Amino acid sequence: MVPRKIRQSPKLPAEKRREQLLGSARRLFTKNGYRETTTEQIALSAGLTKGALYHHFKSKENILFELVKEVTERHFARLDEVLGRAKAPARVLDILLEQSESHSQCSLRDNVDFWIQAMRVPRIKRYLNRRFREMVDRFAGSVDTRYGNKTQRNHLAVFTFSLFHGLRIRNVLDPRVVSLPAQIKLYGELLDSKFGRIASGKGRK
Amino acid sequence: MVPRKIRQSPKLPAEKRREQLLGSARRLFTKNGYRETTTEQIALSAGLTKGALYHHFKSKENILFELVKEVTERHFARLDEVLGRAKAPARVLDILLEQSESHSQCSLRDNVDFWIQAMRVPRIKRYLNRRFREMVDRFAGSVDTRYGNKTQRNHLAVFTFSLFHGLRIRNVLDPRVVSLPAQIKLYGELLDSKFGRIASGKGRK
Amino acid sequence: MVPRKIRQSPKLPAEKRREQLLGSARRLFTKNGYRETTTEQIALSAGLTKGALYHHFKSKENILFELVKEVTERHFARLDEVLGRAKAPARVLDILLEQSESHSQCSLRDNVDFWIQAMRVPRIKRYLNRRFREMVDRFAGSVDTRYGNKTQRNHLAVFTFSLFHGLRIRNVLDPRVVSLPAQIKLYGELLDSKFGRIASGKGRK
Amino acid sequence: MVPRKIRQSPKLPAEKRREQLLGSARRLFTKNGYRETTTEQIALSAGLTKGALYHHFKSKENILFELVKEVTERHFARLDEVLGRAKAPARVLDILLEQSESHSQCSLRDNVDFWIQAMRVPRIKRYLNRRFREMVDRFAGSVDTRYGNKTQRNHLAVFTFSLFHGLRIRNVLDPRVVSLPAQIKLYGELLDSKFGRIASGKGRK
DNA sequence: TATGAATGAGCGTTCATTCAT
DNA sequence: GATGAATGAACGCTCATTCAT
Repeated sequence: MVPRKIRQSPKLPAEKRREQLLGSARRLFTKNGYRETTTEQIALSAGLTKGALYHHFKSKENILFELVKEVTERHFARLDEVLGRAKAPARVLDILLEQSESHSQCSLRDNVDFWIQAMRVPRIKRYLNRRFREMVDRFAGSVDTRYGNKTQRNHLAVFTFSLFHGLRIRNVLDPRVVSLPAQIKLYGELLDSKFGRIASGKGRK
Repeated sequence: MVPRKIRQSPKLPAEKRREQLLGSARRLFTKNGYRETTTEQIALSAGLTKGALYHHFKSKENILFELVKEVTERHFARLDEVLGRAKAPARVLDILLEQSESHSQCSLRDNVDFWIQAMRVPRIKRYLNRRFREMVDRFAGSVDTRYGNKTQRNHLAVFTFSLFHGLRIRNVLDPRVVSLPAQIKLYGELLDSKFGRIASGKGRK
Repeated sequence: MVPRKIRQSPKLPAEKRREQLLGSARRLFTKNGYRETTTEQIALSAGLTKGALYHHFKSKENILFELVKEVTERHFARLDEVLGRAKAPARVLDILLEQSESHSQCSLRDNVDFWIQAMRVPRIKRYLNRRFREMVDRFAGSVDTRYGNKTQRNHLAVFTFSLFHGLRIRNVLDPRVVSLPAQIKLYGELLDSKFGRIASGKGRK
Repeated sequence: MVPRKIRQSPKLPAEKRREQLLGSARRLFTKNGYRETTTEQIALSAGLTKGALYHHFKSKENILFELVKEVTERHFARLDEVLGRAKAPARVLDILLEQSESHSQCSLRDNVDFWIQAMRVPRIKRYLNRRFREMVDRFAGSVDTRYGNKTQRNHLAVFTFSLFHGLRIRNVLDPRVVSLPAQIKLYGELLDSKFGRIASGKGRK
């Protein structure tokens, strides 16, 4: 009874499967949220069975970590690159927002939940907090000294990142209410008023 | 399992019970998160049993909605009051942050999760987005006209609220990395530089 | 599709259900072994669903413990009673064996596995070892002083219990190979030879 | 998961591999128990992969059987040897216990579980029961005739083996409660009292 | 109104076994 | 002979919800 699923195995190399699974996981996590996504969905969406998933990952939580690391490292790399060129915080905000938009291959609707879930897992939280502090440091270290002393530049970094996250979340929740360009412009004006016009790299893309 | 019969049924009036249950739910949701809180915990914590809970609320999700409305209305009322006195956005930010700190009887650690869960439910999301737009409007309508025309004040409102949310989340996730007073001061200086010093109401509570 | 099981609930009082579930568990554990028995089987065999089982017991392991305690206490009580009447170790062996035969409502085939599994759970193991030492003490304290000093009577107790367990297991594994009456008689003769004939209570049943 | 390629395939002759696998299985089974040991562990511990294991054994259960046979045959051989020298049952008990102690390269803690699992498999059970009866026969055939006629010596064999098993299990479960030397001595005295002192071979190894 | 026994769908994970390469 | 990716059938447990009393 119940036509037993025919034993079929595309039998991909491990590395390829990992990519597939991570891709499926990212897509599902961002679409439906971490909790709402089952390991079975991830596996099926990658073309194999639940059991096989555990051949490639130790646990669902581990997939989350893997994903978090991947995204964070990319984010970090991008930030590094940005800071190398643009010395002005508003410019950084601009590029950060622009990136998070374009980079969302799939709907980021529930991305926030993804991060929240990640933050619940102690080791992931530690990782993320560490990475954030490093980002703040990097930011404070790269930005023009006219923005103040080290401490002040640190505050500015936190300010900028918080603004970024706040805008991003709001934008995800209700895009109609927030005009990203207007926000970036406003931030730029605020900074210019206080610190004077400071060259911000190559200028607008 | 099977907790030994406590058989206590004070049989309170419905309205009173609702209050109790909502109180318990708020406490538990903010402490442990929505998903992590079971209906049983809510009921028990309010002094009755799981089954009885369903006499007062249609579902767990409904409790969430009820709570979201309650908190949002309070938040809204508070904002109204603040806007009546303080005309400066930085002052608003100050009071908002101060309030969310003091108002947290219990750790707000997982508060974020609470809102995320709320946002997943379409009707709650619609409600919250509507309320947010109203808050932006109210803000833009109340703030000193020296902050720009209606549209600009709208942007400023979104900017302020986003900054608020961003700072709040970061503060929840890793309090050590963000100094709220420094952030408020920084925001005040940025605004003053651009718009000039504008009276910000009666000053600190 | 798949005619959803009609919601039917005999709705028994908790105490009664507990008994039923313990009974089902005992039957299944002894027949098929602890590992081989699923919580679903236990529940179904008691007339309810898997989920309901967890209304009455915290875990499968807990059911095991409950059962172990029940059997052990009964065993202990029986031993107490026996020791009150029969002062001779062979008589104790006799009664112990007789009891474990009659008491087995259902096949004891896999009883051994039941105890092994129990011994794997640390808290159960501690409980059982404590109980065993108490039984040895009780035995050594009750038995006629002609069997030696306290230490020697302790050894005799361990000897008797070990013999009992050994015979019991062998009897369970292959009843044809061991004649319980002959073993009891042999043990009696060995004791009589060494310690002289010592009254063993009311005599043979 | 997915251990980084070690890609080592010494490609040993089948017989050698079998030995290795059986060795690994014995070590793991006795240390952790049959159920707790996975085929992967066995294979890895023998230096090859899970899949390869099935070239040498039809199933995990078959490994168990193989092992049971091996151990039993060795046990039998040892008994044979012992019976050739020592004619006194207490001496046999002594040597049996001593052997099971020394022979345990690794903790025998879960050895019991090993045998229980074996007994669950019908064909293994049949084999073991047959072997046990043969051991009883051999014992009864070898032991001094002063211990009684064939039937009585059979009972004595069962008595001795049961005592052996009982003591062994108790010793494994809670070593503190049973003094093996005292038990052996006690058994010797019981026998001597009844049957008179009978030479027990060459004495202690 | 309140109780609490019962439901049932679901989830993350494990593992002996298979088989294409 | 060996690999290792894949299978699939369990299993223990959770929990929002229902409902007879």
